[in-house]
Amino acid sequence: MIKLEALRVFVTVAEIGNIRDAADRLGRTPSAVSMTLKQIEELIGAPLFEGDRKNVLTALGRFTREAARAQIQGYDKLISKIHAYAHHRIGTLTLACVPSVAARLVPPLLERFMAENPGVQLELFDADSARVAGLVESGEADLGIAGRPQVAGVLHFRPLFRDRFKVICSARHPLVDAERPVAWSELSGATLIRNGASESIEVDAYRALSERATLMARNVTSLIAMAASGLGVTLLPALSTTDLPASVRSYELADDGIARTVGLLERKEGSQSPVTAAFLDLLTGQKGALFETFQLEAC
Amino acid sequence: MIKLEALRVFVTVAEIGNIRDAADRLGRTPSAVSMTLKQIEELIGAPLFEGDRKNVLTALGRFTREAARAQIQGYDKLISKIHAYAHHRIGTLTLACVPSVAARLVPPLLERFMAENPGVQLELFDADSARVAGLVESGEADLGIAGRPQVAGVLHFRPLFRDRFKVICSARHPLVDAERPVAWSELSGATLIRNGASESIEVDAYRALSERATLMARNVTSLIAMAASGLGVTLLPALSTTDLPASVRSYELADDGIARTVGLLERKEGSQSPVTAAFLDLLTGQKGALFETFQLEAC
DNA sequence: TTACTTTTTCAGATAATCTGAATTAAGAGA
DNA sequence: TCTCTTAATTCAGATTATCTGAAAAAGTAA
Repeated sequence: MIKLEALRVFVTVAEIGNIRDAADRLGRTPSAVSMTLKQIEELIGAPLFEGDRKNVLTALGRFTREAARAQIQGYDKLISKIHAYAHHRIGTLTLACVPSVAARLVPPLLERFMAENPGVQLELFDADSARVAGLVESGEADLGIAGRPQVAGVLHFRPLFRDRFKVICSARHPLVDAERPVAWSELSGATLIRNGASESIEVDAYRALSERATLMARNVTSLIAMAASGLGVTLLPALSTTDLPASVRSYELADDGIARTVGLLERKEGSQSPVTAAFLDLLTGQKGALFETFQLEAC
Repeated sequence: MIKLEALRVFVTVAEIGNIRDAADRLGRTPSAVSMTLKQIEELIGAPLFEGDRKNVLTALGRFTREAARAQIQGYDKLISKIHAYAHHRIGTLTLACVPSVAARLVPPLLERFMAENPGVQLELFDADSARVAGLVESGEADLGIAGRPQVAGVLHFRPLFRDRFKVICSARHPLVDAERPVAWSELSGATLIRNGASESIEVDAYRALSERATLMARNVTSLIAMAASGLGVTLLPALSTTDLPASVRSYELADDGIARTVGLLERKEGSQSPVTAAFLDLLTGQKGALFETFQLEAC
């Protein structure tokens, strides 16, 4: 079987037109090159060159040169592509995150990640925790950042930080006069607007409010709009409450056990792609700085 | 540099899922295969397989398998294409011939040639001797079969046979009563229709006729139609006069020096393609039989 | 755990490829 | 035609890459 390396030698000689210079270029002696050419011709069973000097190709030689040149180029491209993939210079990364993470935590990471890994195709999904888990489980996303899933399934959850809930209310709401932080007792008379995140709170005082609640919003923007218009108060993780409009206020809860745990969601089997691994590396490295910026408790 | 053969080993293992069977298929021992895989992973700098057993690929492994598989297929195809070309199972052959040769001599050759060389693309040009020479010289045709060119140029002419001229006239022409073969003297009173082939005749008796002639045709069909309608007589090489319509008669010339020499036209430099060489081989082999069929004098 | 299978490792064997010197061949100029 | 020069080939030995076979290690299944 003719080897690719032999064809590489042939193409070089065919292009340069003599063995001596081609041998130079290849870093071989002319005798080695000569023997390689002889071997190819023997394997093919027909001459590639016209006459003894290697400056005129036969028709077969011309055909072989063109075909082999293309093949060699393709091969070299493949090898560098494999290297690029292995060292996450190419590839795709699909992230699925809960909106607050997608909006606050991810952008500063992505900026740096894209600078360090140009050529990586990025896709960012925005969904509630349950859907994030689904996206990662189905393989649609390589990585998820969301609350702890109810059912573990084939997923692996790695806690990142605790995100304490805050009370959101209209700037005209009676709570505005309250001492901070807010105790459950101060909320007992309030109307709650339920939301996806707060529903995971498993405290009696919250349950009582939730049972009386008649409004629910899944989208943070509409939730805040409702609170702003005085329809009630709502509980949101701190990360979702940065950059609030002036029409609403946010207060800490006195009960510091009220928080959601946000973490990484990965498939257990089947490894991460190099790009995913690179993103995780970056995340781990930046964790401290990020958590400080957003005042989150690592865990 | 990762070798193609190493990738071949990897793809086999990746597809079969274990080293032992892959080694079997490759005709190697498991240890050789194991070492090759290790070498590739070292060269890439990242693992291709998940865990110790070789049945789960990493993302890099899957990427590499797919890319390498395509490359290997392409390479194998290339090698067999080179072999096919070398042994003239593929390629193109462009022939340029004078019409009589194209119509009589070539068809029986082509029939056999195409049967022996399936996959060869054939092209047949039909032109007068001067144009045939031009086509071969410019490289548009690989091979020409025509009369001896006036100017040799870079072309090489190899005589094949002598084709004697015959006299063509209407079935109602006075010559019909003449003794055969026809002497120049019998034609002295006739009107000549000139044609491309006969113009190469360099005999005084012909010159005299030619000077008085007012009609000329380049196309054999129209030439014969003119002769049939009694417009005059014409001189055509024997090979052009097989299968004449009933409306005309053909007679040999008494002067047996009157003939065109038909031969092969090749470019001197730059060798024939394998297909061209194969056609020449066939032609040389069949020459005897062909010349007998058409009663031609070899030379 | 034990029995079994698969993979890896290692040293030596084998095969492929390379080098350097000698030889042969080709082309240029007298 | 005969040299001179340069290029290419050949050959033997050296070098390197790759392979094998045995032993060790690492999994798997009962």
